Amino acid sequence: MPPKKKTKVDPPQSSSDEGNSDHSGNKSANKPKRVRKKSAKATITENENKTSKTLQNKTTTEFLNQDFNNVSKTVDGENWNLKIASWNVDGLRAWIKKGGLDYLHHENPDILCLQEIKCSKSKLPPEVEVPGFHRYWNSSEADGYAGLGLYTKVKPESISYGIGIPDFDKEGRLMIAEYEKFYLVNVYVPNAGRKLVTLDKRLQWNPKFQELVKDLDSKKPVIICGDMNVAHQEIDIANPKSNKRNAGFTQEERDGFSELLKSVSLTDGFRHKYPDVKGAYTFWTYMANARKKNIGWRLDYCLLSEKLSSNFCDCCLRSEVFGSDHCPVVSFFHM
Amino acid sequence: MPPKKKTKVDPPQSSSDEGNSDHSGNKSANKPKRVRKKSAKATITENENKTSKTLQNKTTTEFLNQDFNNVSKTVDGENWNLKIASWNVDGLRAWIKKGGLDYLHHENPDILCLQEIKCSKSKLPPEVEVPGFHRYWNSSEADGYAGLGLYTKVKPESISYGIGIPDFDKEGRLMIAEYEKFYLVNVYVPNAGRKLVTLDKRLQWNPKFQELVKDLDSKKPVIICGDMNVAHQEIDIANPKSNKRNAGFTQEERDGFSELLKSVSLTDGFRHKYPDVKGAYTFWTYMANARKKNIGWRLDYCLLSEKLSSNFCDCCLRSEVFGSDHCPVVSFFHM
DNA sequence: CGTGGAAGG
DNA sequence: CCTTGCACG
Repeated sequence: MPPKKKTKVDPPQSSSDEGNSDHSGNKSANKPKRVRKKSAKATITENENKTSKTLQNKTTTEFLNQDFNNVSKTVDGENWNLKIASWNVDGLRAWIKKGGLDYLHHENPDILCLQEIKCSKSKLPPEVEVPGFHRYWNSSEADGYAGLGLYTKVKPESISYGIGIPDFDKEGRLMIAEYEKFYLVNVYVPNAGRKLVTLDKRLQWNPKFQELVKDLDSKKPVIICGDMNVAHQEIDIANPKSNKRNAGFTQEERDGFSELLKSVSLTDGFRHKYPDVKGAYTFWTYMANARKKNIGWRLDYCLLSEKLSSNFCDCCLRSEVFGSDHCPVVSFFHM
Repeated sequence: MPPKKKTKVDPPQSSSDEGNSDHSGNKSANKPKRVRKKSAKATITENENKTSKTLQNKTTTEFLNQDFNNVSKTVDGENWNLKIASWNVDGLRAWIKKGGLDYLHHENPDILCLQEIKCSKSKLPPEVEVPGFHRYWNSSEADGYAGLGLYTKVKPESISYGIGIPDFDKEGRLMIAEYEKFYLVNVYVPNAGRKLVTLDKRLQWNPKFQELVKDLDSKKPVIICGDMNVAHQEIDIANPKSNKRNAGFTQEERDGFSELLKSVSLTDGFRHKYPDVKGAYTFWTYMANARKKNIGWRLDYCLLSEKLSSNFCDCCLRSEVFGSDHCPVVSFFHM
């Protein structure tokens, strides 16, 4: 460095950077808009050609420490012989990397309904192929948004897609698999959005969906699995008071759900079996360590035609299965 | 599962998914647009609450296996006493996570010029503060794009920002630090873009830059450090033939560089010292393992006024320092 | 907080 | 291939 005789070497200021306020160009420097909180949680492993990033939320499931079996029976004492699982995976590709398909193997359901795969058909990774299961997809037109998947051991008699409203159907929000004794509806109900910006659209879903289910139910009993994007009652959400004007717990959405159950005579499998159980949720925001603190919402359901009441055995929320901000919901039937 | 007496359980097809071609909505399913190749390179460490993602490119530097010292002298036999480093970091925040600041400590230059910090001032992480250095920033108005940083042990007599063309100056492409005996120009020359879409803009830079440097040079000698975004001669690029119509090696860009050196009487420090050394690059695309194969470009330079020829000792390309798709360029002077 | 895609390189 | 902001949840 050129030894500057006149100017003493100033110690740099310890807390602020020296700036370019005159014509630097960055006008917004003083009013931070949305500071990323992701920042510096990375650790570097010396001498290894990789970066390992510590995620804040738990992503791995201890499959061996939990029991995926079930000894439930119907009211008439019949053992279950049909297991249907449902999971909003919040991005199928990330979910696979976090071991999501291991869940399929450990749970070993007859049917697995997936929601929010966020993956167009052409981008499905090869691992989605699982021997022993037929696979069906209803991807969104918009890449990386919404979308459904279905794994099934028995090939359905038929599959159909969509609810009959183009705006919804191009998003991959509904598929119907017809089996011998029932219709299975795999559904991902639209979200009302931050600040309820899409509440109108959300509420357009309800009558059409109700009509569709009613129509199906007039032909064969119906089992609906999926993310209904609403916590039905106060018991279904950790903070009912503060969420009354938030997406997923507005009166309009809750009423729509009640109306659906009533008008088609559907049963909420989990709540039917466990009418008073509190703290039973299927979704926790990734933020603020909500899952660890069980600040959750019950948004994912198995609903069944009343005609299937005598076939219903149990419905479990797999809150110890990780890999998404939702957990799987598993239902047991004797058919 | 309902035992279906009539329908035999079909084995699922082994290679293709069963589809929704009728009214599924995903019209582009058969013509993949841009398939992510990142896909399934993740490894899951059981029982650890994190995901470790193996990056394809090397990101960690073995600082202890290399010598950041230098025994070069001026032509007159004087030892160097000023070290200036320059590095296009391709995203300051990612670079920091990859240990970029460790380089500052190991190299310990008097001045470090950074280019492409891709970070507005308000989003600079706290770690950028390094005791013993003054810091200056020239961030782009557009968040996450271009931008410069400067670390300096001695506080400059003055700092100025921009070249005098608003379109460039709002992008954080030039800063000038005035020291007692020279001007230091930290620069990130605009890229001509894929398919040369911004070649016109790129070429507008040259005359203005030349004029500015010439003007500075008339007052004090100049040292220019940064990413000139051009490989000057065939020796400065691994594949000259196939890149003649690609950004960074068009005749127009190369001629502009020649013209700059000639009109201001500047010396390309590295090439001056090593006129015949081949395979000496400062940039390798992340794609196709280019760096491992040394398929690179020399885009980063230290240029000096001819008046400083007797002060110049050496210029080194730190090709074994990782953390960006560019490597640092270090120059040694006796002042 | 985390997923996926877009622009830019 | 990799970084950044962005939309969405």
